[in-house]
Amino acid sequence: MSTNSELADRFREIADLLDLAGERFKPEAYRRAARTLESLTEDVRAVSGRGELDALPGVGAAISEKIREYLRTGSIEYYERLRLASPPGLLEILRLPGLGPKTARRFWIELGVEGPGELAQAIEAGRLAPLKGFGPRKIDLIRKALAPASAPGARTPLRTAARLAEGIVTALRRTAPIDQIEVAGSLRRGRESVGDIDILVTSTEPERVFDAFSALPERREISLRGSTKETILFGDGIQVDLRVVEPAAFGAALQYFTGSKDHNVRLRSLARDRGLKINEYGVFRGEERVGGTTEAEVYATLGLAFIPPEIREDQGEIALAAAGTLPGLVAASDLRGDLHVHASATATDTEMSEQIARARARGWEYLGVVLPPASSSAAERWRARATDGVAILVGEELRSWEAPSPGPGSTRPDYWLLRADEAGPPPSRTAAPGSDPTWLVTHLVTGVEGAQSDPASAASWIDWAVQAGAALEVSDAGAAGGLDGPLAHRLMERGGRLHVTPSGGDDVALGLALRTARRGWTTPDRVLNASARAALRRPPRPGRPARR
DNA sequence: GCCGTTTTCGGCCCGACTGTTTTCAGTCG
Repeated sequence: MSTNSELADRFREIADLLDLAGERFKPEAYRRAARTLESLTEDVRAVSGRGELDALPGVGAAISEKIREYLRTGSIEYYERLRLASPPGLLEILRLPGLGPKTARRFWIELGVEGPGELAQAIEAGRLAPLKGFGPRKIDLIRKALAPASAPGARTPLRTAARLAEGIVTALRRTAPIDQIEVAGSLRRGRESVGDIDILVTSTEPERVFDAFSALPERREISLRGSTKETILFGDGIQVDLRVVEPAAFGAALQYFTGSKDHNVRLRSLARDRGLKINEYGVFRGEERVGGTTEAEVYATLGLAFIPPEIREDQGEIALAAAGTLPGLVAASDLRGDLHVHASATATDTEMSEQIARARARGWEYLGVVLPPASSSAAERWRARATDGVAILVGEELRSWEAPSPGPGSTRPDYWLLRADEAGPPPSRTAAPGSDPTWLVTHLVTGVEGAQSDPASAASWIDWAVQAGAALEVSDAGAAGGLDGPLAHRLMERGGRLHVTPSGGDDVALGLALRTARRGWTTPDRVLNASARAALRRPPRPGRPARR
């Protein structure tokens, strides 16, 4: 685990302990700092070395001192002291679904319960019943929360969540009286992993929508159902919230439930400064609703340009939207091809035709087919298929840093595709690639899908790629295949290029790969497969860092 | 504990839902 995530975990634990101690605002302050550390794309040690810790959002004098203490000594005295103030098992109780700091503390003070095991015993011994506020239903809820199977699900990889959401939306459209429907939350922002799925609909018959939602075959358990919201646990324990909102509030609700939290907090304080109030029902001046039907209207009412969901992270996007200088992020219509299409050396004519037809259907100008080394006859067969406006480029896959010398009679590939997971870390100085042919680096092992990437290893790839003019891959597989959003952002800031790879092949995969690129503030001019075919071989001009 | 084109002190989002309540507390997002 990286130092960044160690510190983030430590601060989250401090926040939980402060919750138990009944502190009001400090817990959120520590959680905010934890979020900042987690989304940092460089080692916190480097930031500390430059003396810039307290420039990080949510990090002030006290927390930066604790970071320095941790870097120096490997521990934080404040944390050690807090930990001694209450039994460690209380934290486990606190993390059970439906149980919070107040309840955990009461169990400890009033029953002497110091952990989940003792809590279970107390329930079976009937010791909770006399407590004020604990009726049979609540006790039952706690009993269920203590069952091992109900452990709150870990965050779900973006790709898995997107497929599930897609299925739910399609089913609801078919079976429920729905007007508008949209997926919100961190899934819409394209976060690497999502905690739950938020779906918003407008409908004149909410009850029938909830009935249809409740009847979906993949549902495991209905957690709660009210008049505007229903929560269902699906298959592997992914929680899906469905909300029905008024058409006039759809934009405001979509904005509100898309987040991020930090983005919304800043937006609301900006609204307050301008004499307005924003909530999930609209934008209000006094009692009067002045916006909220569409999301664009919400931003326009505040004097802001529309901010794409992928960059709503409170990283300067609101100031740029106010100034009207947000960058235009890459979109599907910018892509002109795909250079990461694997093909076997023995592909049939039919398979080749199908691949080319798919590229043509997307309006692409070229298709880059990656072949194993020494497949020159296959390369010629592919090149011969370049018809109907789709050019064929041939890439050769490298699994080590030594580029093979072309055999007799074989032509050079149009580009190299380097598998980072097999070739090993990049050399510290710029190696051969240079400008011609183009290099594309794939399978960057920056982390396990859905988990946090290792900033140090990814940083070395980014440094190398920027120097060498190579493009790094962003795919729908998240961190398991290429860069995640924050690392793409770092690549953009450094002036590098990336390749958007829809490895799943369909529209959902393309959408996810694009969303990840957009999370990195990627503009079309920095996308290898948004370049005209003629520009592919040219060395990239050193780009200006993306603004943030 | 953080933060500031109304503040260096005094705020810090706020509404839905549940269970246990005759009016609210706790949790969640």
